[in-house]
Amino acid sequence: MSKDNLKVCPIYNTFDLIGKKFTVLILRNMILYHHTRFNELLDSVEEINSKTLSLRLREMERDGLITRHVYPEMPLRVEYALTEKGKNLKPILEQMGEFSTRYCAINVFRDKKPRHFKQVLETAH
Amino acid sequence: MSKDNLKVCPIYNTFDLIGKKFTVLILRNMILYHHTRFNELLDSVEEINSKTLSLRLREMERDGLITRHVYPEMPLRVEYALTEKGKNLKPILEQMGEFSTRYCAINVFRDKKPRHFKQVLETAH
DNA sequence: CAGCATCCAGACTGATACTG
DNA sequence: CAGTATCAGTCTGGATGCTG
Repeated sequence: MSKDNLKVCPIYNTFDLIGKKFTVLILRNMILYHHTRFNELLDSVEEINSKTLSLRLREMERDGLITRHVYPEMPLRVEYALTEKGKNLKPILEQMGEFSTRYCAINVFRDKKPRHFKQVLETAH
Repeated sequence: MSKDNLKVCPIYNTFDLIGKKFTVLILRNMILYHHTRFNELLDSVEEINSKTLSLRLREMERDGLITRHVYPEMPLRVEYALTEKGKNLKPILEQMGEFSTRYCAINVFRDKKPRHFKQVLETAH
């Protein structure tokens, strides 16, 4: 591959997809905790409000990370699902979790002891 | 580990460190291309200006990701170096690169063909 | 070379209220 | 339940110019 083949830096391209405030938290809850509903995310994503959540979900849909399904019931039900592309962001989230649990233990854990992110996931459900 | 041991979400903690605009690009150039000088970064980080670069470098120093060394020469020489903590962000950058080179090839490459981030690095120097 | 100071424009976010 | 509308405030980033 010649360098000219590169249109945009791959790292920056990824940052464009997940770099806005709350996007990684929404993905965290969808990928790791399998949340699917609007109010479920509204309650579980720290500090987010409905306007911003709505905005982020539409951006993620536009970017092909999630899909939106409406079930015409009463009351209305809407479910958000990860696409294959969205699911493939999981390794990034895992590395982000791993970095903090290993190298920022002082900020992250009360007992200040480093550990693996996997161990946190197993007990945090 | 009990859940109460967790002070803050590890994923969000990492996002706080690298989520601001330009921070991952500065880290990319320091970690992958071994840039160390202010003007070197100013020229190589896409679209950044000196004020923002200065701000980001100070934030990264405050967060323990880099250190700043002043060499009292004429002209003045200042070098920025990664700390061990900063170097440990490399797997996150690699996963971010890998995601785009594999799943966003249409946006990233002129030939639109997916490949591994490692292959891009080998030829992009 | 390696920044800092100032000023400004625009993007982003939040609170509140309302709808089908 | 799942949002949208409006308004206001904050935060960020960018242009320009200056310093040791």
